[in-house]
Amino acid sequence: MTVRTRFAPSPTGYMHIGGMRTALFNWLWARHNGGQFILRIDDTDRERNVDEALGPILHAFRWLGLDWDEGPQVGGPLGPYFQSQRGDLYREALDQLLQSGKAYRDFDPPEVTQTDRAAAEQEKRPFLNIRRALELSDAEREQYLAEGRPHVVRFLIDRAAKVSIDDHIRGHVEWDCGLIADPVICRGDGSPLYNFATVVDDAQLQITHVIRAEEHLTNTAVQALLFDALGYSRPEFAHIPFVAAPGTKEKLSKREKKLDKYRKSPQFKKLFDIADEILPRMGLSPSESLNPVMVSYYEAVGFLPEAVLNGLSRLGWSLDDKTEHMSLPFVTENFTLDRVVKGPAGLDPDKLLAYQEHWVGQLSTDEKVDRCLPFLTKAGLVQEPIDAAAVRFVSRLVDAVGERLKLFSDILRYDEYFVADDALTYDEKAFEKRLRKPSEAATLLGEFREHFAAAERFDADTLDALLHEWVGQKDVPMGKIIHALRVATTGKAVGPGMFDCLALLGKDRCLMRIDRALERI
RNA sequence: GCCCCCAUCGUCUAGAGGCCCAGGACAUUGGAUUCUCAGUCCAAAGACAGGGGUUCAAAUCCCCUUGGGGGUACCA
Repeated sequence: MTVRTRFAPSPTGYMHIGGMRTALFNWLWARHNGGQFILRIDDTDRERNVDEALGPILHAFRWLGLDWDEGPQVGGPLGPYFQSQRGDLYREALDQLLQSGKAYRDFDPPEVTQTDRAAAEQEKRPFLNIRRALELSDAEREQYLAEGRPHVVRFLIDRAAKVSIDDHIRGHVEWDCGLIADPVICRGDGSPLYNFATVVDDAQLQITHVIRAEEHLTNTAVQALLFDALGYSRPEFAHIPFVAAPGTKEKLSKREKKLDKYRKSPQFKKLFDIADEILPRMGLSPSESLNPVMVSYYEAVGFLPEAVLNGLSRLGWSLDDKTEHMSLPFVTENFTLDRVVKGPAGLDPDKLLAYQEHWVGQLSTDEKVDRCLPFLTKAGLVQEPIDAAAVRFVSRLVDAVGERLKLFSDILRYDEYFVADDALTYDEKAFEKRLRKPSEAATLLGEFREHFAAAERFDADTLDALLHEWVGQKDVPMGKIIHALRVATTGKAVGPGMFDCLALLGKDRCLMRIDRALERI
């Protein structure tokens, strides 16, 4: 039997990182077994513009390289793949249940059910429906129906029974049906409820493995019963732990109140700060609309799909006691459900950043340049169309920056190489410390400038030799001149190797910058 | 209230009765390298929630307690 898994997002306009992890595990299981992965859209809420709200979700899948065999944009033999277009399927299943007496029309208005519920609560016993509709005579029922009395359809639970599943991750889980209220499967307006629709869909789409977050575990009792009642064979279940907020065991949430909390949490703050710093420079609004709960954040800020995938894979799953860095093909090859962890896994920004460092390190200069360029153009540091000289320059910069480049947006930290020489801004503290305060700084820098101006070649090695030679002659400690030189030419106290920086700028720009700094002292 | 799930270093995890006075990774701290920063290398510190059993032997099995989480909707 071919393994078929699915992920069923509602078109909310963004892809949740926790949802992405669930989707990934489904994809992984399907691919590991040479099966199919299906995308089904839960768009029962018709208020929204589905196309618009689905875009970012599909984009997130594409960005990470997770393809789907059936679903939106690719179709498939068992479609449609939008719940809003599957009404006939639900109606058919509903009729079947009604006809066989496994479901019933409940004419009690919501207030009555609510009162019943409150009474049960009051008496500290589990709520069970009173099933007044079952007492109705056929004639009464006909009459209610004829007069169009509003009603819902409830699934009739056999209170004497027990249900159990053998979950791939949780093991054997059993429920006493005597404690389960009859769930509404069809609303007053005729639309199906999740628990019902998902069963019909999973059966019709021939899903073999339902892999979803553990918050659905309780729902599974009703769903398993529904599969049985409809005569479908049950899929296998795997309830994976949910992704928790950094440093907590709580489900990662997108709710605004929570986001404010995350923003202040020591572990999560780092990611929010990156967004606040980077996004405005590229003309994007900061963390309000783009935050680390959403997959698009990671793309926007310059993460590598490989890093996010690696991080997501290790969130609730591990291969063994030491393998940390894993590519998608490698994880696919080795992914099994029995190695999924049971407890909730907190998203760890530091670890994600560490994965990013690893995967960026695997890239060639050209590949890094390709990824950095969009950031530079969006920030207006490189003009479009990008010419060959610009590419060459960025390439040299990327080489000089080396392992300092972690996120691709980090390239924006080196804007001093792109601004005009007379527009360079200085780190004032560094300027003070390295140029103004040391009494000999101006003199030394001035003298070195002349030596420098005479240089015939201007590559890093030559400059290195030049400075060392000069320092030796003058008997000046290296530290006296090199920091002054750095602040004068780059405006900053830190950066790549000094000689790489100088070579990158070239002689003319260096001289201009030194002169400007000298005047400014 | 009731039902269900979960519980190893700060974090992600290894561990399916002896290989564990618990291993790895990230983070942290110290040292080395260096013109700064980043990096790299070396080192340190750091956990089986508690209590009972079972067993020659328990992080691992059972029970209880505690803690956390989820569900209990005409949400998904």
